[in-house]
Amino acid sequence: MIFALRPSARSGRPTLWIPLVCRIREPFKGLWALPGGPLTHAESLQDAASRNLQETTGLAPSYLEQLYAFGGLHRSPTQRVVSIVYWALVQPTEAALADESENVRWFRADRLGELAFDHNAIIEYALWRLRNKMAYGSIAYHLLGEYFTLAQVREVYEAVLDRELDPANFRRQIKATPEIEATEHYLQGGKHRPPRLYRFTGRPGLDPDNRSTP
Amino acid sequence: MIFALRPSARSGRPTLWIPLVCRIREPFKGLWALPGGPLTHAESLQDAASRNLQETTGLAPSYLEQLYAFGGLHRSPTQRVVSIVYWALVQPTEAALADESENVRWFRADRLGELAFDHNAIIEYALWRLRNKMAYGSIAYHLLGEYFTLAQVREVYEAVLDRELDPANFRRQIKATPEIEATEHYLQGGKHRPPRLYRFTGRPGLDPDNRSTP
DNA sequence: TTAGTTCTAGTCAATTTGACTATAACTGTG
DNA sequence: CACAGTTATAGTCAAATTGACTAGAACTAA
Repeated sequence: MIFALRPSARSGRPTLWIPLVCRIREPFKGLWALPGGPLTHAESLQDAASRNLQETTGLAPSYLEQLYAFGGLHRSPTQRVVSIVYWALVQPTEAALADESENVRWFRADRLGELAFDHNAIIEYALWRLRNKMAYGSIAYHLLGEYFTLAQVREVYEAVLDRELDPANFRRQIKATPEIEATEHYLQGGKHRPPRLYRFTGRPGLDPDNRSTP
Repeated sequence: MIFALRPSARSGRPTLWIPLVCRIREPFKGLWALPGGPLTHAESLQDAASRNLQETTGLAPSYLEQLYAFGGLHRSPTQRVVSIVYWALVQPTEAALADESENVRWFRADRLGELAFDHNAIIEYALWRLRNKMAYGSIAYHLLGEYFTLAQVREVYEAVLDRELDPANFRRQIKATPEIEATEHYLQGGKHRPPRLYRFTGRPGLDPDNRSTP
């Protein structure tokens, strides 16, 4: 499952969106579902997640991590299925390149209807994990491009945590983390003082699959 | 994989131990390995983990949570294996009941030799997760019995985090968490002032499988 | 030039943390 | 039975962090 930021239709502020695919066969024909597919013999779990993502949505995420293995008995009405779910964060430039068609469409993460299988529960869990990681670790930057303003980082936090944060205090905290590097560039074009651009220099994940030196 | 506290041979302080089983057939015949077994059609992942644990070690842990799904291509030399690993914490009373035989033995978690498959890496990751959870959540209590002193909780933290903590400051922090309830009982028998016994009233997990109301 | 906007640095009190001191309450020993 | 030895427990105090807020800086649009 994939998270990306897109501007809200109303306020224009960034909000969380996820791409879903429409099921073209039973069970749950016609309902929307998370993209996915089988694991083949010659690929690792992470590779399989990447490949299935690429094939169904055309996305190549900058951040990919295992979410959870779901193996309840009645996840599918027809057969026993065990799904090892991965979740990804994609940057806006990548998200814009995603295929969108009759069968692939983006939805706001907080406004989903009834999905196929147990996918509503999976997404709810992924959102919970995302909020947790956001509160502690340095994960927000994978939803942004290489250069970003501190206000953009704050908007990511506000979108995910769903509450407003004090701009001045937030920038003090973010600037205290050593992985954020100030550049000499400024973002022009706003109708106000141009904000400085920053850059994330940290490493991505803490999975056993791609674990950085702690 | 199972964690339990046992007194260290030298200092007598509690340390982390895990039970391993000796492989009786190839591959890795004669090496020690994590207990495990197949997933059958009629049981959930969690049930399968419980059952395999019961069958190999006789343990019924009070805390069981999914760790990670390992699916690298070369985990086993003979065939492709995907392992959905669970980890458990058992209380001292339970751990004492565990079967110990020629083929099942307890080892100190920080003093393991070379294990079968990628099990060294799995244990290292589990230890990392345990330390992380310890620092934040309320997980230490599942390694203790129903009643415990605050000094015992501190010893658990010290064993897992591998550093000493100030007794007075530690008790201030622990007492600030609402899930710890003071009882009217005291632990007799030490050669010093008898400490008050406490009790953990919180809920265990935050998995999607057994998620409590946040 | 001025109003409107956001960026950015700072102040200050409230809260939390880390290091430390002092007293309480038991056991075992001379 | 006094006393040393030990851990439990409460409390103090400065340092560090957090939350709420103020104010000037630097741009755009009119």
